[in-house]
Amino acid sequence: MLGVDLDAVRTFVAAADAGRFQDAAAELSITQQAVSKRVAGLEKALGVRLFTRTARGAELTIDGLAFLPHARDLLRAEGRAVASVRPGRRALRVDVIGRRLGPAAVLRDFHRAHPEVEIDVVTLVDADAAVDAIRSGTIDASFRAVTMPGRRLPDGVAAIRAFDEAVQLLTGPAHTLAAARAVTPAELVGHRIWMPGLVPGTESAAYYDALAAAFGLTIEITGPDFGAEPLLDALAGSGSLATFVGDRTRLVWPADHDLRRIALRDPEPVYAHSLLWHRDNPHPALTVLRDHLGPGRFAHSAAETWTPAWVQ
Amino acid sequence: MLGVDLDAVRTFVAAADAGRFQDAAAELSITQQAVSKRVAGLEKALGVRLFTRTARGAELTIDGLAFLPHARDLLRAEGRAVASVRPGRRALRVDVIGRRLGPAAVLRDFHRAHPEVEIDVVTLVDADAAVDAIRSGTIDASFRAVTMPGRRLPDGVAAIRAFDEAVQLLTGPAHTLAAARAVTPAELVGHRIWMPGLVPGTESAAYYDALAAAFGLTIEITGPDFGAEPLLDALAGSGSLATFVGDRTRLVWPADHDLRRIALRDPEPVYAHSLLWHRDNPHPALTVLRDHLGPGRFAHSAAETWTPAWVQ
DNA sequence: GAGACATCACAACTATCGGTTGTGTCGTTA
DNA sequence: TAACGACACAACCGATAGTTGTGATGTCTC
Repeated sequence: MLGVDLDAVRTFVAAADAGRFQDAAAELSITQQAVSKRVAGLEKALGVRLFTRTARGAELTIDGLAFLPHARDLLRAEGRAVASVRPGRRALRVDVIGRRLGPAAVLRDFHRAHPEVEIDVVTLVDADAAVDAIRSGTIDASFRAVTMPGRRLPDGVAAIRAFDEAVQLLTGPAHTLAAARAVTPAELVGHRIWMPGLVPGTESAAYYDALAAAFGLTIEITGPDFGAEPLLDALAGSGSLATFVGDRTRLVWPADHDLRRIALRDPEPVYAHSLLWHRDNPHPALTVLRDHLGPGRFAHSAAETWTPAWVQ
Repeated sequence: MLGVDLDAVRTFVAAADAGRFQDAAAELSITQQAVSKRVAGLEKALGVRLFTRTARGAELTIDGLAFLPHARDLLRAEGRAVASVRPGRRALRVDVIGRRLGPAAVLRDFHRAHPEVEIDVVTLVDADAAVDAIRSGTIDASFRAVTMPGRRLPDGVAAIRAFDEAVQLLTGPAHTLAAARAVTPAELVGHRIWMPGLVPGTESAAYYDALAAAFGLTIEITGPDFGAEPLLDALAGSGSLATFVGDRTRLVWPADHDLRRIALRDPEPVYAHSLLWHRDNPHPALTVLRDHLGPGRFAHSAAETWTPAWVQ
């Protein structure tokens, strides 16, 4: 056996917690000798001693102490792996557009509100892949902004407007608007808005195109997309560059950057994320998620908001 | 067998990657029949089909597709667990004071610079526990600010000043100093500095006591410490409250908080983190880490800095 | 459409493994 | 010093997981 025996790891953790092989044996419903054998086997496989055997039980060695958290990790990973396919009540497979973006934050909220629901977060390449995965049953739900002109959902795939995310302006400290608490979209006319990550043809591109058209803005998508960090670097050092970012997007930037999030008001542009699922999907947790996001529950409450005309 | 067989998981991943049981068998140096058996056993244990067998090989089912990333996670966790105790060249065990604080950031830098060095990050309760763990060999190194009056390191435990972290002021947007790029410590006289996390008797408490004494400041430590979030909440809403924070500390706050980091200058207070290790520890990676942090390499470069008198 | 060729599955066999029961060794405790 | 409690070792035995040999089934080529 090349690898590690998970039953031995489980036994090791039980023995470490109990402090005595006998108690671990009782807990696992095996004999003390079996525990001894399993631990000895694990020690042999790892090449280190994990316990020092005393007349009062078994104490962890230094290596055992170091191994213990990894052993727990391993068992947790096993639990998640099994849960991901457990027949009947497997984890709910939900696709999000990115783990740092608004939909992921809402999914975390849902997890906090319903910790009993196991969730398997995946990230597919684009909305087409997500819709296809829902149709085929690969995933149970997807957070996507699928409301764009020309898109028609396949039969059986349903969608609700799940939550609206306010769009904010992100600037460096030297930007002319950096000190403002809020600005109107109209005030951005003539400013340089840079969004190098936008891919033409996607929903977000369609959204920001519509936003730009509605208020006479110009959004630059020039230059290769190297991810968030170079963009944030550029913003931090520029007095004229800004970008749009969802208010629930988690950005992390170096401490010396001092970027500013500036709200947009009168009207407040909101980005409508939808929840997609298949009508025939019987997964019980799907109902819980839909109810949590129920229509209107997460609609944005600002007095005056803006969305593209095609969003119902 | 209650749990999952890691060899079966390994075989599953190999088969999924190869697309054919035969190739996976060749890679694992077993027969095709053994692969078939292992996969069948895993499928039986999980209660789901993972592959659809075709004449051209084996394709993942929906469940197999969902299980695959978890299977990889599981194998990665196994690798880390084994590495944590691998005799001779196990992972370097390093204690940091917290995973979001400056030392953890420096450790990430080190990991980027030396990706070949495996690191096992642990977090012990306090500096005494860290020193004890180094003395006994439980851990190989620790980032702590142990330079405080009255502390004497046990024989064999060595320390170098590893890196200096600049102290910044953190305020909400309504604070009277919020618009400043930098302030001097003297300008903070009379302002409310709140640090509910400080524990009397610790190094950081001694440091901030000394800082307050040196510049005539008052630091409040009243109120229970509920962690970072309530503190950040309080800062965001207050026009007079501020706190100190290391410039490499990663803070995450809600998007509507808009907190400001304000540099301190003339002089710039720096917090000296030390690296501790045991002179008898032969771990080769320890030398690499020490060389990376070598004396002076991470000393702060600002013209005028301040540290407590007891720091060499 | 038939045969060659690929795939994976099933069957029989066997060595090893992992559990049990019974016993031994060793340190602690009364 | 004897009783007790801890874990280890030994013998045994059924289950397991590998091997080789063969079968079933689908695909590709002519």
